[in-house]
Amino acid sequence: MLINNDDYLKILNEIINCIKTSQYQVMLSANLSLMHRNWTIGNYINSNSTWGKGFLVNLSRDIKSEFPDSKGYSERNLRDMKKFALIFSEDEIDEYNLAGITWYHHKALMSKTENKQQYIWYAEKTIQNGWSHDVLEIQLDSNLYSRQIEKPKIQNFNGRLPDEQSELAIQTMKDPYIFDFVKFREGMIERDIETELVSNVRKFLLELGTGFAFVDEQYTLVVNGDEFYVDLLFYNFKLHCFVAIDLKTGKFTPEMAGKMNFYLSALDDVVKTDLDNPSIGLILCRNENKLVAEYALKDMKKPIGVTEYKLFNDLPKELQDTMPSVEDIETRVMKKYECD
DNA sequence: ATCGTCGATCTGACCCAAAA
DNA sequence: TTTTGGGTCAGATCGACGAT
Repeated sequence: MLINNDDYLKILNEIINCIKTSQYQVMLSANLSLMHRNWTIGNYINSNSTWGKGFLVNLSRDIKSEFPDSKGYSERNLRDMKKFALIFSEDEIDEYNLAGITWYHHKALMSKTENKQQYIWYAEKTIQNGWSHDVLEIQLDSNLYSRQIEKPKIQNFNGRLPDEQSELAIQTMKDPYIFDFVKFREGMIERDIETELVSNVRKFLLELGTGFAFVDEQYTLVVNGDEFYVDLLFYNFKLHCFVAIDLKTGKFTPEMAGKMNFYLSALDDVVKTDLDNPSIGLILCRNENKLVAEYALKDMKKPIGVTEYKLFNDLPKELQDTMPSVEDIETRVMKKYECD
């Protein structure tokens, strides 16, 4: 009897999936027991931490002599196990799915996160996005957490996008975006920065976040015979919509929102299909003026977000941390009016 | 009891090497 | 090349001890 080719391929695919699933589960369960083992060792060390002097050195030496072929019992690693057991209880390994990432992810998280909340957040993102150890390090170094979570974001997505898309879109936004792979030159104009972003499109996409696919630069929109250009056009396949990015070298001004509003109307008319969600606009400014942005966006019909970008880390970290929040500025403005 | 000092230890950042 | 394991070093922290 002849084998039907389609059926064969279907079965082959199912078997491949089955093998992959099983491999993943074996990896997961091996990793789970590894994490529990590391936690247990760390916990023993913690409960005898008063032994102090040379304890870890001796322990490492003696474990190594008992298991000469095994690796991972260096004093350095024992220290990390100790730290791990201090941060989490044993139950939390399962609760937060900590076995979903490797021990080396955990080492990076232990050395680079500031608190447990951040640690868990990065661990979840790593599992969701399948970040390698290196990608995780990049995200940690660029302080993704505070850029995505801690700072209030200027956008008017609520009410202009379906709830689910709005939530996702806000999550996707970062403030500021860090384009530190673009070297700053005096007198750089938007087109120069755009060219560099496009030539580094891989890094650019990584910084934009998951789900972005590059469509075109200087995308041409024809409205009533007139041509307009969108600086950078992306499609986000998680949000299922086009994302138009307008790049500005200066401060945010209300006119930019007006122009973006118009682009988005045109995009929705000309390019968007019924299968796509409403297009979103993102205005990237060199120095955003948050108060102006909020008021300018209030009356815009289209979903627009404004964030700052940095070409390189030009602000010292201390300064970045002390940047005033929108609330600060508003409070100050209100006080000024009260005085007047 | 408190403060300052000094040495020991811990920790984080960075780098390197071997293995995969 | 990427992943994994480990080393080094500077700075932070701890703790003992003596002087006030």
